[in-house]
Amino acid sequence: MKTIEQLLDSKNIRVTAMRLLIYKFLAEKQVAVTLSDIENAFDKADRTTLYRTVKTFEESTIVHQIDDGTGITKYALCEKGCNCDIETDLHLHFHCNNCNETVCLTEHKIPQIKVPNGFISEDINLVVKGVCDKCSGL
Amino acid sequence: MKTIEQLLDSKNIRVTAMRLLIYKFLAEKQVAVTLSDIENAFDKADRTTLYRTVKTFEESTIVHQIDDGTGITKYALCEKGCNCDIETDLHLHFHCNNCNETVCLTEHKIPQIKVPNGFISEDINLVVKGVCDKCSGL
DNA sequence: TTATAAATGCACTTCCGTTGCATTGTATTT
DNA sequence: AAATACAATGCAACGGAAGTGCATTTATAA
Ligand SMILES: [Mn+2]
Ligand SMILES: [Mn+2]
Ligand SMILES: [Zn+2]
Ligand SMILES: [Zn+2]
Repeated sequence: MKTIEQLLDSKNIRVTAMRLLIYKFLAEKQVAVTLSDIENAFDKADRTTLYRTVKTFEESTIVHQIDDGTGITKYALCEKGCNCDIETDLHLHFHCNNCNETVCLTEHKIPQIKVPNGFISEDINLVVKGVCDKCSGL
Repeated sequence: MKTIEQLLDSKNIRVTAMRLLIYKFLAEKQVAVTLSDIENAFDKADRTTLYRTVKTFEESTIVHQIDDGTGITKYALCEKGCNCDIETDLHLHFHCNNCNETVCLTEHKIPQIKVPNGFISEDINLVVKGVCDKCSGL
């Protein structure tokens, strides 16, 4: 069980109060969050700082971006040992049309996708839209 | 072989000069286009008109939107007889990281995607990113 | 032709993402 | 401990894309 400090350290990122807070915020959320979500959670902090913090996290593969089709970028913590870069590690994302929340389905890897001759696949984004478990009541 | 006029008619959309031009523009393009692409092609027309024309086309399933992850919405003509609404009809899209173009791979349908219990899948967006046939030279 | 409704054009707004620069804070060296 | 160097933060402003309100023009139908 690594502490957050150790994690940031291992990524060569300075440990600051702001970063610890934002990391904890992301960690306790079960869903992907937008920048405004973070803004609302930290009234006192500046937009830009939050923005750059998340960017830093992203570059160090602490969080990954999610484009769920709403037009607003969302972020979620990477799993431990996750390599977002590697194509085989890509999981799918689910966006609920009802509650508007987006979740990582980390257990559900993206299947092999065939592309035509001449095309080279490097990355895949797969978003399933519908009704989530909380909203479906099933 | 249907004329464009007949197509618009069949969708209960008025035939106007602007609409015919925009339709033709989309038809001769082999790639998905952004609103600015259309703007550049029609200097004299107003942004809003182009915007609303494409919206109208979209609502009548003449074109479909593509979210390729660039953050900019792109549009492409639907195949004849295409039902974008129906999940089984969804094809995948390819975005080239080199030339930045996005194409419909209409022959490549999206495979069945399993979602966890309680989740209901209604729509799927699948974008493959990499190098396109024109850029790969293969 | 006239009446009705839709299409177009212009101006303006909002939202998100992004950058420049000054200031504050942290770490390292002397 | 003081001085130095660099990274993080805060504030302000910018830019692109999407969207809206309203007046005007154009097309269809009565
Ligand atoms: Mn995820
Ligand atoms: Mn397509
Ligand atoms: Zn939901
Ligand atoms: Zn290409």
